[in-house]
Amino acid sequence: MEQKIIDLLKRSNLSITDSRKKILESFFQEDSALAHADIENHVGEDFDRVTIYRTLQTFVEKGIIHTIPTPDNAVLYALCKDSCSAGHHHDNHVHFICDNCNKTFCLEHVVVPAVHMPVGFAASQIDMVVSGICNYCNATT
Amino acid sequence: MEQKIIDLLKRSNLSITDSRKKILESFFQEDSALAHADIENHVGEDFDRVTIYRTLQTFVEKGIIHTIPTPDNAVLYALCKDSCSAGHHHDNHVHFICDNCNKTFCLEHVVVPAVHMPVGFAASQIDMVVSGICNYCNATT
DNA sequence: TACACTATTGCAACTATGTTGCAAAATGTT
DNA sequence: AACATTTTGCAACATAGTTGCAATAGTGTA
Repeated sequence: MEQKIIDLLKRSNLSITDSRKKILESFFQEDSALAHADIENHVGEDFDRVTIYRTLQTFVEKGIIHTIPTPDNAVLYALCKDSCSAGHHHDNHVHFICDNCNKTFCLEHVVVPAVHMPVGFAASQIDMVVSGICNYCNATT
Repeated sequence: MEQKIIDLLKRSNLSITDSRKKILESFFQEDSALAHADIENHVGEDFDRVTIYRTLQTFVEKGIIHTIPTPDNAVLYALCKDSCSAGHHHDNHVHFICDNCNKTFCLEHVVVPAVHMPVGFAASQIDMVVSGICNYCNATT
């Protein structure tokens, strides 16, 4: 784990700091997307609020994490797959928000379907967010 | 215009107040979606910030407007079509954000396409937000 | 390992955004 | 017009996010 995180930071040309290691750790421990508040709860005792904001910004810029738009307009972050490079995210997968457990997942294998645009409109990016009940919640009820 | 707005408010079982009329007017004047800040600029001199928040909440509850999730997590509101009833929005159309003029439009005639969910996941709502260049900007450049 | 250079962090202060309780004013009803 | 009910504005608060700057930690080099 420790080594995996250090490698990822080095690959992204980022210096290895305690806050970056700890915050990345949170993402690897959770399989779902995290809000700023989640991270603050996780590592907030050790680091300043501002540091967390700046670290997340840096990670987004470097293509380590990506943001997820949600219907209730909370900012969520999730790990990018290796195919993401700095400044160029390939997160063209569908995001899923569970109405029951409230967790948000990247459905890595579900690609956003094409849509036919009206004349005059040129699409460059498509975000698709599905909500409903996730597989964990469906299995346990 | 005045009469159209009054009818809409009556139909929604809302009392006719100056703030509601003025805020609805903003929506009818603009063909694109509005952020809270836009509305505040438009009618802010006449009404309190809090009143605008509460009026927008009321309109959403009554199915007069709906919120649009955006990739940068700003809250946008747009008029619902007549088919929307209180508490039950039929906004299953695609939303478009122009990277040039930054306006957001409801593509009323573009229906969100179906996606195949992985086993265990049950979808109840799908939001699709497309960004790119809108027809106005494409036409004038 | 020590040094110097650069990047990162924490603090304080600030802006923006959104919410709540309550008294005053406006609306709808009779 | 008078009453009951909503709605509004104010004040105060809560949360989210940003900026400048001095102190600290990390990195590359000798």
